[in-house]
Amino acid sequence: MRRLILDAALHLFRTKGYEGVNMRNIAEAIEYSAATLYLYYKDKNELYFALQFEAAAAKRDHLLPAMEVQDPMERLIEFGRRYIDFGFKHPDLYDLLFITKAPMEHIENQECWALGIATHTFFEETVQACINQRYFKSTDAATIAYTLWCHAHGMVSLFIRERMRMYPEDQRQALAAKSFEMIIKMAESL
Amino acid sequence: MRRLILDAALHLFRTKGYEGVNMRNIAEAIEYSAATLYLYYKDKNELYFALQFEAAAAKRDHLLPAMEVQDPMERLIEFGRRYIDFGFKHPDLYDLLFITKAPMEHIENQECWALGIATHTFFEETVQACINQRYFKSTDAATIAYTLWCHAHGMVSLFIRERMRMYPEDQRQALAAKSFEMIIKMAESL
DNA sequence: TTGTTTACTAAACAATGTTCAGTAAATTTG
DNA sequence: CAAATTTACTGAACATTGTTTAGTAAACAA
Repeated sequence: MRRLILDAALHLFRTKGYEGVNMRNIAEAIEYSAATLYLYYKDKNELYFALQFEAAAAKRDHLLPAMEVQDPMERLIEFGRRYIDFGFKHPDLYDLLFITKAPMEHIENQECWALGIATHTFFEETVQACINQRYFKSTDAATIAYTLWCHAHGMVSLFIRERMRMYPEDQRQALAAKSFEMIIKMAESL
Repeated sequence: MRRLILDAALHLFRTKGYEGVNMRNIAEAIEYSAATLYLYYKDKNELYFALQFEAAAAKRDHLLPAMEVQDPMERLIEFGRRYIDFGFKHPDLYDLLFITKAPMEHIENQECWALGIATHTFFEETVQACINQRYFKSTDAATIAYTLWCHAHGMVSLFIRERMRMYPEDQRQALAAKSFEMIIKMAESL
């Protein structure tokens, strides 16, 4: 039943976007009453938590190929490229994972947070591997990882939330691509 | 009258946060009925536009001292430092300016957008000045400015939207500070 | 057969954005 | 000045959405 609800909710998310999702909508989509949803999820926040898990899983799957790259520096780059690609391709899922305010109160207990932590840890380990192989001079893996994450997240979230309107619409993705190349160059001299 | 409404709305924003603002709240604060607000602002979006302008003005004032620094590189650094400082000190205003989805539909026509563009242009000009004085090897001012902006925005927005919970609470600001130092170092080799 | 649990729902409630019909004061007009 | 009109405002209502409640009907257990 939860599967049914989540699939419907996720489908609404991906088709009608963030705004297209409310309890009655979801219930309608699976031909149940809205009250039924509350038998399986305490409130909208809990449903959002579950959706976050779905989104986190989708993101992990999107990043998976990068995790298999052998050379740590190549892996790092591919990881970043795929992270950004995920954000641009699935704005609603990215939004849910990294921007939405709603369900962040007690997320530490949720399984989706564990998934996110795992990915983040893997990312930091990749940075550490780069350090070990002397790709960077700096040895502060945590700060390097955080810095790269901030840049990637900044790009995606400015794009998603429409703060790039000063750049012509058809050049936004290209600018992001150039910026990604730039941060790689910058990182090499870290 | 609009002044009255805006001041009340902004005050609610800063004290009770984003969630503490709704039409009845604002009306109550100025001792008018909710319907009155609709005589001065078409709908909530228009009121948000006006609030965005207030926030943009507050941000400009916060950045102003940086604009007077003579040396372009020092100016750039001070600009970044103050940008981030603004975000951390006024999360609700920053949120309204750079994260909130609500009032971005036709913002190009609004005066607050002009203010934002002006600041962004000034930022790009500062980058260009740095290029002219050979602080950077790269000559792509737009991409450099965008890259630095993404990093700063990424830091602030991950913080505001509570996505830094994997770092101990008392270390988040310090990590941001270290990351800022790091991006400066990285930029110097650009 | 009877009591209990399970799965579900219609209806209602509360909060919030928004509209509308009406009122009363101020202003203009004849 | 009286009448007409405009201005400033409001209470009440409507729509939407999250949420709760009381109840029903089927399945199951005693």
